[in-house]
Amino acid sequence: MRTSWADSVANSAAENAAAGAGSSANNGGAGSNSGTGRSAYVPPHLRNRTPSAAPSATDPPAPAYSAPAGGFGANLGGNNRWGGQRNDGYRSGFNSGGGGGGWNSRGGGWDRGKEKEVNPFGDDVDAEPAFDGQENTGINFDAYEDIPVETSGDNVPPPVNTFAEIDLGDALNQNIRRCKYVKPTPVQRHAIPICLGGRDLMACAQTGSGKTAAFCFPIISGIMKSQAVQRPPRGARAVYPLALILSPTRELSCQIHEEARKFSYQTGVRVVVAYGGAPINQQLRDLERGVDILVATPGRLVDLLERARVSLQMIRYLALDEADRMLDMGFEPQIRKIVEQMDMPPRGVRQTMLFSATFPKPIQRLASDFLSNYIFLAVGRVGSSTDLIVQRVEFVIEADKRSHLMDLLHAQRANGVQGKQALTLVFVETKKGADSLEHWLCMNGFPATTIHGDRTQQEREHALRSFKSGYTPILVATDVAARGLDIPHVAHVVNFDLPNDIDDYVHRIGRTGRAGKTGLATAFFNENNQSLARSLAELMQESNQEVPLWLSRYAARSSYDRGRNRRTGGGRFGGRDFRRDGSFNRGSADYYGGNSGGGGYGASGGYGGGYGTGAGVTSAWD
DNA sequence: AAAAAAT
Repeated sequence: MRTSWADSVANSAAENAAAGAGSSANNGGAGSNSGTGRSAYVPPHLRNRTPSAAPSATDPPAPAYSAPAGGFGANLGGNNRWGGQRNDGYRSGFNSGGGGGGWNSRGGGWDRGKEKEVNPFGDDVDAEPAFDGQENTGINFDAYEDIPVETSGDNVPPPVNTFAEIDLGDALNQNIRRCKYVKPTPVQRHAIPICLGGRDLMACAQTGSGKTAAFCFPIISGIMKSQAVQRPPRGARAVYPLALILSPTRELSCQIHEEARKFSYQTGVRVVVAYGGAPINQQLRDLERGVDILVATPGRLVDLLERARVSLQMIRYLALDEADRMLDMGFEPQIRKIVEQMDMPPRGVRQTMLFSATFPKPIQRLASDFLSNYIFLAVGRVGSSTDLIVQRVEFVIEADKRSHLMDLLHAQRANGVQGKQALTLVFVETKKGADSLEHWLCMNGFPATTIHGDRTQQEREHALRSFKSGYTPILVATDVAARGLDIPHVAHVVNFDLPNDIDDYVHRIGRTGRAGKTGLATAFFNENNQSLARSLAELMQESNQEVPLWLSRYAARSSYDRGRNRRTGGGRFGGRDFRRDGSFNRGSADYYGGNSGGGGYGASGGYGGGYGTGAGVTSAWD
């Protein structure tokens, strides 16, 4: 028992090395991108352009949004000006053909930010090597071609294979090199052209696969290339961001902000983060110094909007990270308020991008309110993430959980990797439970800390830092830490209390096994978790995990495993476009063959092995 | 029932 998982942790370094070597090899076979073949080929120089004439490589493209100076603000209220229905995948409103010369006009002559920009890379090197010569080799660098991709929607732009073939702009390209991104990940390959093409997008993809970059690059690039628009000088002290990125937790917003700042270094694009629990005055000062991209949690943003310190009039890009969470019961009203009831341009005028790993059909339906003629994109194979994660489920009654955890931790301590203790993330159900477990662990000599919503923001951030650094290699967390957080070196996720929703389980275990590394996830199951039995067993089975016989029995018995997980019941994880479901309103009966819509959405049966037996699991991705 | 998110 212990030895096997402990070994798997200990072996992970070696495996990772091997995996890395494997994935960098090029499988020469070109171009057979399953699932995207429907898109007509478009020559590179014609890709991702506005309908205005195709520019040559040296000819700057007409800025997609070259509104005449003052145009954005002056027209507020006059939605008809740019509200014209867009039915060709392009935004009718912003193509003021004659706009002229907006290209990179912000780059050199930009003079607003007078302070020296802090180098987020901590280096001073400006000269960077080219993309490993990739743009010249003519080799297909698609090392992911066996990853199933599903797209639906009209006129899906074809994927790209290298960053070099996308015209993101010099400054951004340089930052991409600094980040050591050699080639786009699968989700980037597909999502970036879609976003650059001005299309709305609903995307399912693993985190840790560059999801943040997939929406940040097009936003930054788009802002760089647009004419510097004049902010309306209007009343008060409102600021007018051009892009808004929302996420469900403060820590995730911070993380996105840090990433986005790296990407926009020396581009002239300014990124600001705003979230609760921190002094608002500093955030107000940050905003006043200028903001193009605002990263925020919903509550604080509503506050800023009500104080009229932020206006959404100029928003061209709206991105929701963890979009299914953002639209679930807890968040939906706030999101609707921000998106529909303030001054944000309507869908079809702004560009909207939704990203998540899991996308239950009912949430897709809700989400479609915010989208216009969108493309649905699912990248990855069922189990692609969890293949790297060894999942174990053990039957542990409540009274035994602590001593059982202690056993795991003892064994793990003996198995420290390279003198450093592997990080263990322990999920519990409640905030009180988190505190008391942390206390108990500390009393028993295990260096633990905790993160949950009852702690101050300072305490939360300190806990996260302490965990990341290895100073406190055990972190007890509620679901606040379940989504999106990228914490390197998490070797083991323990579901001390299982969640009620299989999607939450998927996100939780996805804190390990990231970026090609292996990980271990252990769950304590008992009779309180019967409602999860079925979906858990199915998820494990699809991820090629060993399902204990007793769990299968629970699964078979619990035919009432529908309530909470019902939404997942019909729908083959998040990886299916709900628009394929015949009349759009049947959440279940999503058998692989049974799609009547047909028409524009391509075959539904695709991807062979990937989409096994129906039912059950929403996603094997995170 | 719980967690998250404004003060």
